[in-house]
Amino acid sequence: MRIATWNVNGIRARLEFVSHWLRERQPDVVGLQELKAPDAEFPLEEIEACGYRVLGYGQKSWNGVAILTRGELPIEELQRGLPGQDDFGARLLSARVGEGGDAIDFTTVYVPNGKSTSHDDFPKKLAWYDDLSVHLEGRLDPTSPAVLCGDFNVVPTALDSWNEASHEGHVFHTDEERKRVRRLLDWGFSDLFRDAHPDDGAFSWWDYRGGAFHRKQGLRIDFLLGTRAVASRVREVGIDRDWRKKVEGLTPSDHAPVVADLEPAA
DNA sequence: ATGGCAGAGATTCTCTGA
Repeated sequence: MRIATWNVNGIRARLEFVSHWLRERQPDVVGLQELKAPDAEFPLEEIEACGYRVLGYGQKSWNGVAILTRGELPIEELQRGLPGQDDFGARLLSARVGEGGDAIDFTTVYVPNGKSTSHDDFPKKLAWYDDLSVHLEGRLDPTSPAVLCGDFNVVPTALDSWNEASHEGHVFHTDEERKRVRRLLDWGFSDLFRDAHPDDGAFSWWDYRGGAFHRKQGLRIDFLLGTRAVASRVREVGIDRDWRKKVEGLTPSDHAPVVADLEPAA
């Protein structure tokens, strides 16, 4: 089973690009973030034509998340929105994907950006993280198969930033934010990419401006987290860096997909 | 210190992103 997460930066603007990727990479379960479209404007027929079922949670202009499953893989909504955090927009969606012993509790999130450490949104971002942990710890069991993926808007360690020295203590690079990611890991999630590649300074986001991608000026802020029942099945995990480049003249997202291949459940 | 790209949405600009 192939699982993936991708901040697409606008599902309508990225439709053709995303369709190419789905057809070429054929992931079985995908968490998408930053749809930037209300549910009625989601290009449902086009994504279904790529061979996917769609569970979407969007809103006007910003935010928005979705979970796609390939072919006949069942998908059933479990949670729409992070309880108590409605004011921050459509940023969390959970579904049970697969069936029987193969089912996975799959959650995708688009964590608030925070803007800067002095901005009002920064403490609100930390509170959003606290509510996320409270919610998941209440709903999930660390011994059962679960995935938490998405755009976490935090650089967990110095290795995940192109320039920790100049950004340390600034937004994405603070101890307060890193403590929130640590809580998720301490509860029972593993960072699938980092576990497989402990020393690889790889990124999942590059600024559109100033040729950041080609200058290798990026951040690793998009993660596939899995409980032990998922992490123990990982065969291969990587970042689809080539999909941050133009494809057939189409503009890419500023994020690359993160993809993991899992062995069949025992 | 600033802008640099890109998308969306209400009007040729603002806001947000990270």
